[in-house]
Amino acid sequence: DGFDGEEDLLGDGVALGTIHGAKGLEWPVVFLPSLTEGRFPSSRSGRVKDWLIPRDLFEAARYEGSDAEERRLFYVALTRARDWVSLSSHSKVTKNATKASPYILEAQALASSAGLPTGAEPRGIEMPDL
Amino acid sequence: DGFDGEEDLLGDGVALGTIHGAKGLEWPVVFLPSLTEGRFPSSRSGRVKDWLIPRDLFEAARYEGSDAEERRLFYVALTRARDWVSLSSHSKVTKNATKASPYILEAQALASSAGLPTGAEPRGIEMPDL
Amino acid sequence: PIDAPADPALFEHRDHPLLDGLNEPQRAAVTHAGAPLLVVAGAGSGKTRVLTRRIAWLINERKAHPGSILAITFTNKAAAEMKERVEALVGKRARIMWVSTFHSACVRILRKEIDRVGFKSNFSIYDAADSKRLMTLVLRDLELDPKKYQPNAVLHWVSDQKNELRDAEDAAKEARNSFEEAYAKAFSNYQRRLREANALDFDDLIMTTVHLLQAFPDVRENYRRRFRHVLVDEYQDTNHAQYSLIQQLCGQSFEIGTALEEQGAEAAERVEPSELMVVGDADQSIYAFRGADIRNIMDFEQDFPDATTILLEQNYRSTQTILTAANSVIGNNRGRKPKRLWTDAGAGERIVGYVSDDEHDEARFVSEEIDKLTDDAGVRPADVAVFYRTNAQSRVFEEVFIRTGQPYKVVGGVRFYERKEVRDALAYLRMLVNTADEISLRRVLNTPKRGIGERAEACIAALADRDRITFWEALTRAAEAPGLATRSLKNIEAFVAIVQELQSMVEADERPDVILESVLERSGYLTELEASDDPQDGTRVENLAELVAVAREFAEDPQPGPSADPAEVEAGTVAVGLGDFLERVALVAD
Amino acid sequence: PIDAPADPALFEHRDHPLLDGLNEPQRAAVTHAGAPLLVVAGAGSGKTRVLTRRIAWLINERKAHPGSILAITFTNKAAAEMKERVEALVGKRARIMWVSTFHSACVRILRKEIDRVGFKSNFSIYDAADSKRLMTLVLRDLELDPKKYQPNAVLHWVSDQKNELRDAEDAAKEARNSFEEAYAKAFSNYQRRLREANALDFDDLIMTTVHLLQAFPDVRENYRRRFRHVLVDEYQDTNHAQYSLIQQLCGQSFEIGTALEEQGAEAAERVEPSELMVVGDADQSIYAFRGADIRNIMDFEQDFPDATTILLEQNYRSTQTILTAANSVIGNNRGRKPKRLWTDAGAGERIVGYVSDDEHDEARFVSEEIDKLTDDAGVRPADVAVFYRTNAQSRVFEEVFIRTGQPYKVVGGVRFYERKEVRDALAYLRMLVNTADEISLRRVLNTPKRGIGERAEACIAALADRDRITFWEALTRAAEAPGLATRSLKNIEAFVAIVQELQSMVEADERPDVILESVLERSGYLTELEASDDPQDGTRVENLAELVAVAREFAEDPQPGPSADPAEVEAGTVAVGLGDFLERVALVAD
DNA sequence: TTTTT
DNA sequence: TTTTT
DNA sequence: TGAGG
Repeated sequence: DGFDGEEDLLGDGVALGTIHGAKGLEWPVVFLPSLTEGRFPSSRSGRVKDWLIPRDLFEAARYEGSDAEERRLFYVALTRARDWVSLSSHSKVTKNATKASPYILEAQALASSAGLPTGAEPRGIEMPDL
Repeated sequence: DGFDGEEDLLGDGVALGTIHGAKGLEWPVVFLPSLTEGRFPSSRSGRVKDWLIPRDLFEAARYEGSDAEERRLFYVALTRARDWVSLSSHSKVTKNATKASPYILEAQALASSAGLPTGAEPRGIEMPDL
Repeated sequence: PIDAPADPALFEHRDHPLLDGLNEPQRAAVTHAGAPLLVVAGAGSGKTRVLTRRIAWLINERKAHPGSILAITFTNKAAAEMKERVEALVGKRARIMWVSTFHSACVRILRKEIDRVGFKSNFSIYDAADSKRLMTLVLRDLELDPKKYQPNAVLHWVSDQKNELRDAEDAAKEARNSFEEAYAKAFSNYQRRLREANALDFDDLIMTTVHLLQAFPDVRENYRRRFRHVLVDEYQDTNHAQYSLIQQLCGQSFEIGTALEEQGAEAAERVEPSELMVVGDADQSIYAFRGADIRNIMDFEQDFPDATTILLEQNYRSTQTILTAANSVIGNNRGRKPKRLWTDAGAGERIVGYVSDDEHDEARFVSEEIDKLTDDAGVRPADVAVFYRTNAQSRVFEEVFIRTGQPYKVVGGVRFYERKEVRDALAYLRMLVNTADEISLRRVLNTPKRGIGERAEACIAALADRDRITFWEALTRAAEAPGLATRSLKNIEAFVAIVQELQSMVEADERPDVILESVLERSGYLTELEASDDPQDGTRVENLAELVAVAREFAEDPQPGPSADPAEVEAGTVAVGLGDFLERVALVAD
Repeated sequence: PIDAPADPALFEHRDHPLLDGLNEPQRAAVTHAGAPLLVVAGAGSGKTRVLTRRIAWLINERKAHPGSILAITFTNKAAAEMKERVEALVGKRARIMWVSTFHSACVRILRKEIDRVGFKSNFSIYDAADSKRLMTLVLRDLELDPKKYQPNAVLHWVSDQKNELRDAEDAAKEARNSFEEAYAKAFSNYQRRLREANALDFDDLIMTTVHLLQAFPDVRENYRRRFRHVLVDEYQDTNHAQYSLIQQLCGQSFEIGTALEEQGAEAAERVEPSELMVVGDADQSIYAFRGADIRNIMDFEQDFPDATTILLEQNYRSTQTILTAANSVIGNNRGRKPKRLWTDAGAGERIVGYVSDDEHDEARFVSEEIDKLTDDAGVRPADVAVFYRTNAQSRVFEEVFIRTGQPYKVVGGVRFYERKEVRDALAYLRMLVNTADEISLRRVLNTPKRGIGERAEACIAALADRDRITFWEALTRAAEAPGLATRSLKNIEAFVAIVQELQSMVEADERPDVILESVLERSGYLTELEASDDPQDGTRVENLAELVAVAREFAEDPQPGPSADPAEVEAGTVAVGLGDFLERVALVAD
């Protein structure tokens, strides 16, 4: 019953892409990996970039992104899914340990407060109308 | 029950390729198109090529191919199939009419002498162990 | 007014087929009449359905003429889908509607009116790559330090200026230090060279249209009279220029106009404002870095004090579990207007969480999960998507998918029309249609190599400068260029001869595919590629064959360019040619 | 002897698990002992099964030492599959068997013995593209008309000579006119330059091994003593050189030897001939144009008068209908030994015949048939194949499949290691391992552009010529080169410095991936690509990243090159380095 | 770092 | 025109 | 002054 989804245009096979590219589409099953601090939300957002242009030359804040924008991006990603979502992160980046993204923690907290288990072991599911 | 077939290595989707490249492999369903005089058997085979090297310099016949070699190639193509084969040709090449390959005629004649219909209308089939 | 108003029309039309299957706020949005309407459409809330039903409603119930409807989207895909769905509802009449992207709509207007601001109607449209090339030339001319002034950075700044409707003069006036002055100077030179090339970049398409509507009241009133209904999709993604364009077009503006506009408003007879509906979702605004201004949607009710707002919160896509998670994540944003998505489809599956060791483990986890889902739950691979923040993250998934033989498809990446050989071929065509297009002309001048080097190019440029003629005219008069080597002159004359021969084909209205094939043939471009010993050049030859095939398809079923007026197309009064082909290629990414 | 002989062993072993599920002729082939054996294996008759079971039988029942078994195939894929399946039958002992391609087996022998014929053991292996480049240089040196003497044509002729074991001297002796003399001269120069570059082309790998075994009886007897069982797959595809190689290795030769060989046979103690089994099918000989000589299999019984022949006619792949059609088509070939495939699987579906209007109609027909099969008969797309004669025919099917959204996969095409940037990177590595490799060295000398032009290159070449030193040595002594510009000298010295720095990494046994990354970095190759404005160069950067990834994978799990002796590998006595990586890349297409 | 034109 | 190394 | 056109 999707309205603006056109996943079948994408043909056969698992779709890989950026969240920006997924806007407006929908999939029954969505994986959101690398929800790792620094990756997503991007470590660049909210920080002062080493702009080639002096910062006071224009509204730098609007272009450096913000936590709110990153959060909207995550919201867009989540709402692409129809039936099933996986949120995952990893603890090491080659050698340096990373923390999980605040988003995954938040979503887990929320999910559990809504009666859902946290860190549930992945398992096979049944989907009504696939 | 194939022995040297490895079709699943080729992943998902219909396989397209030359007969040479198919040697040693097997598929449940095989299409052999363009069985058109001049295409297959190749019009170049059996003919005297305009060699850059004088013809008498070496055993030209061995390299120009021969009807026997083209026939073997067709044999290799046919024996790639497990359950189902389609032999087809076309009558026009852009503007010039072409005759069907002698192979398609032969195989049809043979098939019919073995109690099989010629020029059968294609239809859906059941395959035992797919 | 946050909830659906109890519109009496709703009761009258309760069983109308166009309202069938819609929920209450959706029906209210479809039937709303009068004041400006903001539909806040949460993800998966049936936004496109509301838009298409409303258009059908306007035509069938409110007897609006299809030609009086303007529906604006951001992508060609969205426009095509909307058009198709409306046509399914109201039939072929829908074809004369303007359903197009911001950029296509502006090109439509500009092709008709741009002569008023000193461009010719066959102007070229420069994409990002063309703009970059031009800016590189400009910065080189200005002898700016290429480390401190990089073309992309300057272009980004210029784009910001244009999105804010500031022209080079405004920017120069506001410059407060040498850095800003240099940027403004580059902006100004860049615009001058665009004008000389009779070309507009993507941002110009919007800005120039707005300036034109502001400066020429008769034009503005003409379009206002024409479009009685304006609908805008993805309103949260509009930038300031697009916001102004909408204001200009529907005459609902309350912003303080420029002196010129005030003047114009007095000079021309005022038309009743058009009906405006915008659809969007502030929570899905993710293009700020491209200039999208979330305030446009946040402040809609201030901009239009009599506005109505309808909230679509019922979701038809996801399970309640997913919506609860999404609501919670977005709920942490401050200053946001409250909205909670809900569904009656039930809780559904639990969200899976997993923390792995490193990226590779994580990719392996994803791959194994997909295997389980496809084996046990009847999920097809095409039902599955993996989304990440940056393109570079695809690699680790591609690796594991290749290893496990899992079919996959990377969405996005280098597009067909961004390939060098395709751009070269298109530059030939553009230069044939618009000889003023210096960027395209200089791009092909020595492509393939034909012995017209940097020095020769500079001599011609100097001649053009001296005699105040275009670069192309200077080429035709190369013999007069001081300092040009005889050998270079010979090569230039040969090039000019080829171009003139090709131009005569364009003038004779040859088919685009035939012209393109001649270009590739006569220019020696194909020959050079075919002689190459780099096997990747084989792909290039194939890409060019593909481009010829696209042109042939176009020639055999000539579709007017996106800017053609649908009404005129239906009437059959437009001639379709190479220009339309180029416009399609410029504005439609495919 | 065309049918399976009533071998008494068969009765003894009737219930042996290694014979389980085999038909009578298959069992006979597995258990056969003694005289040379030809297994004529029709398509789908279980040939690989017979080969693997026989190897297992030799080890388990006949107590052959795995190290005494040599199994030769044409492709790495076939070798890997055979090895894996034998290992499944007899366990890890199988790992020390030689199961390899003709070319890998020869490289193994050559790396140990080639110093006897004046090469160094770190010789480079030139593939088709390298050979072409070298031949181009040779023809240019000889100042032959490039229209009449095209590199590919000459190379094809040279390849024929080598496949017939004729060296340049033989060819020169047999030349009877100026044309033949020119070819022979090119052959001779080509070989001389290969030797100077310490390089062998693909055909040399076989020919040189045969010549070496012929010339050095002690070497020959050493390998004969080692390999007591020789098995050859796809025997119908062997060329004359490969045929001779087998004869040399198993000592079954009845052909008239050269004077040298006769001498050697007397000089060294004769070893009992090895057991030989060849498997093939004359009806599947389709590589004559590459030198494959069908007579090798046709005349097997003449070549080995005591030979046994076993015919595998039962087919386990196709329906009887398909087999009947196949039998009838091949039955028309004259001079062919009779063979009729049969199956007990039943007649199966009828063959579909269809004649369409043109190619596009035919492709549409195929596409529609596939739709029907997948919709109605539970066929998966991956179960379907479309085969044609020439690669160009793929286009029409790709078009229709793209249009209908039918997923497909073109098998074959430009391979990873044929890409220019990959070959450039590998040329750097090869030149580091083997500085004599002039082709690789000259390939990278000015790649990326570093101001060492044709003229400078010629000066260095002249110096090398004059002082009879290698090109690399001449580069290090560039200061002595007459006529070399100062600027060129400076650039050459910078290049030499970089190469020497990289060489020290190789000598220090750095990991291949680290060396490769340094090469890309220090050479400026990556920088050049990254600075390019052609978006396709992005793909090139990615391909190089992919190559680095391959090298890293290799470094983290170092596999000795295909030429490493499995026995020594098991014993852990081989050091794995950059050379192994290059060898793998040269001999394994992947 | 994300890129609907 | 086909291309296992 | 020599490499590249």
